[in-house]
Amino acid sequence: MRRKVTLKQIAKELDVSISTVSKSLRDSPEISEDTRQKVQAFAKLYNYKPNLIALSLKNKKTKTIGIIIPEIVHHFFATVISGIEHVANEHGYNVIVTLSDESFDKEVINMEMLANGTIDGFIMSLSKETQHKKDFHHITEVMNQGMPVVMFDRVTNDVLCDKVIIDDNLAAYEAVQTLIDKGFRKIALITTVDYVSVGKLRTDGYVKALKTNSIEVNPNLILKIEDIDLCDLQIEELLDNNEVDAVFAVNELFAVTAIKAAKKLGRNVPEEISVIGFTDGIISKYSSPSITTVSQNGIKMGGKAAKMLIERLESEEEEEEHYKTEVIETHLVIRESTPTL
Amino acid sequence: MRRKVTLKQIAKELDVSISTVSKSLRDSPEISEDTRQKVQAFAKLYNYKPNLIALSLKNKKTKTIGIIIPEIVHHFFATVISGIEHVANEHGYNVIVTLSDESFDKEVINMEMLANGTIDGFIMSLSKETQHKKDFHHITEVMNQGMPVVMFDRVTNDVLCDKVIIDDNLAAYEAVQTLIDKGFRKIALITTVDYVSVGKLRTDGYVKALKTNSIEVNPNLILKIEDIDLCDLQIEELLDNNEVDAVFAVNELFAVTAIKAAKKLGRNVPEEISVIGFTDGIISKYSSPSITTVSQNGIKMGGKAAKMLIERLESEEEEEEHYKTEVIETHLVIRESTPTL
DNA sequence: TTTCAACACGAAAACGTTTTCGGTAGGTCG
DNA sequence: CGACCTACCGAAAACGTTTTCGTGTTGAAA
Repeated sequence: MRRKVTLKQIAKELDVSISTVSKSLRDSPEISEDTRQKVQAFAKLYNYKPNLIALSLKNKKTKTIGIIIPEIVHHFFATVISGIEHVANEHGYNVIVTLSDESFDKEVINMEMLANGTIDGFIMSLSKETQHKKDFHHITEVMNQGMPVVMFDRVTNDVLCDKVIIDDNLAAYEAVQTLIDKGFRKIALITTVDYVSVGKLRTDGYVKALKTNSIEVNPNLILKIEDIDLCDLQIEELLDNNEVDAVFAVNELFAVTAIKAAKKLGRNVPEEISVIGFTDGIISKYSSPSITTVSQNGIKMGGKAAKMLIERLESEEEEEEHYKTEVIETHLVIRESTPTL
Repeated sequence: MRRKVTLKQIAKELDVSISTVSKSLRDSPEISEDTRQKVQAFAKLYNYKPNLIALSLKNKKTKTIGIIIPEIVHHFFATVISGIEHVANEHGYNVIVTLSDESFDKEVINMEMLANGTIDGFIMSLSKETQHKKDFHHITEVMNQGMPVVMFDRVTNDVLCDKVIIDDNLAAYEAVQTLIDKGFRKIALITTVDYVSVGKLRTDGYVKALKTNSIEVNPNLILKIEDIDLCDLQIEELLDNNEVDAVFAVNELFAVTAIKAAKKLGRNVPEEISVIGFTDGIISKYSSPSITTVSQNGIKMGGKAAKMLIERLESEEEEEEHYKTEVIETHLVIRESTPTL
């Protein structure tokens, strides 16, 4: 077993000083051509690679980005990570991923765990519980220590930092408007409880679209789902007890579940009920009928977040206090769950 | 902005030595009750947390696990990461995730990037290109430096290390046997090219099941897909040109695509064609008809891999050369794409 | 021959910890 | 009163780098 070789060992072996070795490897002009070549040859032979931990300690930079997300077995979050990882990699950064499991405590613990030197900055999306409690002290704390934070998707106005979002309100508005344009009036909404920021915004967009078109907002057609495990029954009940000609769902799961419920009730999609979902993931693409949906480009979102974070990390001047919020554009992907004309 | 406080600063402030501060915080009996309390109070006030990078350098342990996978926007790999992350977290480890994008070069680069002190060990699944090239020098190299590696799912016999797999051969065999038991004889196989290890094993299982039941293996019914983007056409062609009463697909995507193709050709699933897939992911669950599939528990697989790696990391004795291969059990999840009786 | 620059290299500090080894003060015992 | 023990604390090394500064040698110019 050939352990990793250090500068000290090379120095000893070649009977020169550590500084000479270091300088030789960095092509310093202080070192004579002779010794430089000698050292470099030796280093190559023994496959010397500088120890990154030592460098991190010295430079006070780890070239590592910490990610905190609610879950990873989730198409959208996976695409975001993918986007972050690729941009990070291009800039020589690694990403360390932690999961909050939608729990406030885990979010705090993970944050503190990473904040002690392991990473240079955070990219995160808030857990449901955090959004519910509205407790962001852990975030402001690390920011106070000079560690930049970029939030994406599930953000909050209570923390000043860089953010990457989509215009959830507008996207929902446009999706519902599309349904209205096709002549539907009895449009149901399947959404989350209000403390989930994006759920609330999409709900607002739905309401706005109806109001703009002078359609009465019927509370019976709005279903706010708390517990995902029960969503199939609730959705079925919604469709069974109400005349509904279209459904707008704030995520893929609700959309596909609505389709399943409609089928069960003997209502064809899209002939009798149209469905539009949110987030262009695997389900929308491969369910049958495939689902018309608001595409939310996670790759782009993650990439943008990584870019913003890295720019802030590498701008020497600590130009605080003019944080940006980037809005990623969305568009409607038309598929089989809505009528073509 | 309150920067992070160090031992040195506390020492200076309290006019004691660094060692005294360190010992006080670790409740060393060498320190008097008085100073210990004083130091601890001060540390708490200023929210002192030891710098993990410094500790890593000193201890030569980073408490971080490196993961290298082909892609992350993939249900199975996401579940594996989830499994790893949770077990790792329980043991005080972080995970750093890198993606090879199925590229040999990226796999090598990522590995070398992490091998220089950033992590204590690897958990990885081979990229397609690596499996094709059969070049594993990057892996043996880090292992030679004393860094443990655990492989999962896409493994190779050419490297001796801990592994976590499912019995792909047996699982495929049992799935096909199930189809045979239901009376099907014209069973098509949709698989990957042979250099993908799991694809090959599943193909072998298919063949074995047919042979065991004295059913002739018809090459026309075996489709090996190289380019995923073209799989829909190829599958459609397969079903169109052959009498097929059942399909066994080695992943979800092929399974759902087969169902779509069957529908397009006017053949009902499961009435006219049965389909069994592999990997119990989102697609299988939510497509309609939902897909009968071989469940491959990624959470368990990741958890097991993490456990094996951590055990090896924390066993003082470097008990090399008796590597284990753990086999995670699979089972068939019966859904709508196969007839009930 | 003296002086001074250029050249080549080494010593040491710094990053933040932990830990070993001494050392000093006070007290106890003979 | 001297020897020794105990309680308490500090100096320093170590982990592996980079970098600043100092130093010695050489050659050429004066």
